[in-house]
Amino acid sequence: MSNIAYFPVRPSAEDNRPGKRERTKVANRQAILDAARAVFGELGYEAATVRDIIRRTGLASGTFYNYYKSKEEVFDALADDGARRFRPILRAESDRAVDFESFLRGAIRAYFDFLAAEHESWRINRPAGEVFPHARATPEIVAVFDEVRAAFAKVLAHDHAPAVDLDYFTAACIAVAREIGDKMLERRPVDVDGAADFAVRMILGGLPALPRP
Amino acid sequence: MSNIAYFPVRPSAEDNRPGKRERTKVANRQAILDAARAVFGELGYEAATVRDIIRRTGLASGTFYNYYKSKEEVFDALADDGARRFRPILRAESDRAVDFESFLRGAIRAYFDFLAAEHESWRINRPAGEVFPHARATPEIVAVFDEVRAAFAKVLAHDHAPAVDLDYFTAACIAVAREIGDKMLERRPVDVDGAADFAVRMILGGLPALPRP
DNA sequence: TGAAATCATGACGGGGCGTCATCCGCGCCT
DNA sequence: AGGCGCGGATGACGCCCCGTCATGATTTCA
Repeated sequence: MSNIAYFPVRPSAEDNRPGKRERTKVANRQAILDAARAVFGELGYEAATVRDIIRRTGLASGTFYNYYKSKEEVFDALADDGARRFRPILRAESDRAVDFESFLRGAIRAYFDFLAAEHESWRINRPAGEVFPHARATPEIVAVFDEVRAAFAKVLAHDHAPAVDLDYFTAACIAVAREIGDKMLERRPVDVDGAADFAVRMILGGLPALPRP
Repeated sequence: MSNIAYFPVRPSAEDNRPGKRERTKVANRQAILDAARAVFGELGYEAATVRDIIRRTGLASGTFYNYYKSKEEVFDALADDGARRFRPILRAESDRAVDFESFLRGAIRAYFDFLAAEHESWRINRPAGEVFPHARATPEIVAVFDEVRAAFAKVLAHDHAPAVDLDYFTAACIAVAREIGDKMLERRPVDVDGAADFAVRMILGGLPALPRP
């Protein structure tokens, strides 16, 4: 049995979980992410300190740096995580959509629902005037933008709609969605339907008026 | 002549400039602002350090803190300065405008011109992915937003346009202007006319489609 | 079981932060 | 003119955060 790959003996015979090294690694990474989310939520990004995050995990300072290089990097990981969870939702809307209107309505609705759901875990006690997750251009967030543009292109072509400046148009749509989404979260009660309706109508009305390059 | 207010003798008899104390005060404040602009331009906001700014002024560290409490506060002062310079331009557009379209076109054109002009003094060598002046809600910037909303209200009423959700609408318009403005600056050559046309048409088209509360 | 790989640990040097006791020179009075 | 008082410039200081690295503990694997 010398040429057979070796696996360590585990308490249970069928236990083929990864080894302990691997498990503590993911546990640590997760602990850091959780601590960071809590700290950013309580102190805000600017005020938060790598040490604050480290203290909350109970790990040694050196350990933190085995996983992330800086506060910025943890934050990006958190933002990336959000974008990664949103991406399949957006993809589903793109696949289902047959025309621009249905796609736009579905995507914005999905985004606002997502925002409202995430709201609780982020807006806790956050200092005013701060810039947050959406603002950074992490790889995963860039991917979401690209996907939106691609979906726009696909769906507009399907509609036989005249060409527009896709970069400007995508940027403008995302800007509207972000801003209306933010304002929506500040109102009580939070009215996802109303906000989505507003954003969709504004974009839908604007589209046919756009200059044709 | 005992009850006559005393003024120190100046080299020239008609020299009624403020005293040296006052002059060095404004000079220091200005020096800090200039140094900060340069440092933020070179290093970006995140990487910049209060010490970097101090070093560039040649002042002592304690002196800096006689004028501003933190890096954030200098930055806000810079942002406020921009907003303060833009405000009269916006005001002029508002006064001149007779309907929504003319106001919107004038205001966006003015904003984009302003952006392009400021571009040089800000974008120098700035690290990618950073959030900048527009993002912070300084008093003067908030005032600009309020002014935009007020102008919208005035001009829409003048048009006998049906009521809209002014907060959402203002926010959406500013978001579009910001985003298109940003994208405009990234293109070569910078095409203010094209960008302004795009933004204006998009908003103008969207307006009549909006839900009426 | 023992050697090697892996990784958590926390002390450390470096440096930025904001303060404060000190001192200087301008403004003001006689 | 001469001197005094005070606004404000100064920079050393103590504090804390930063990122690193030599060390040691634990896991992996033959």
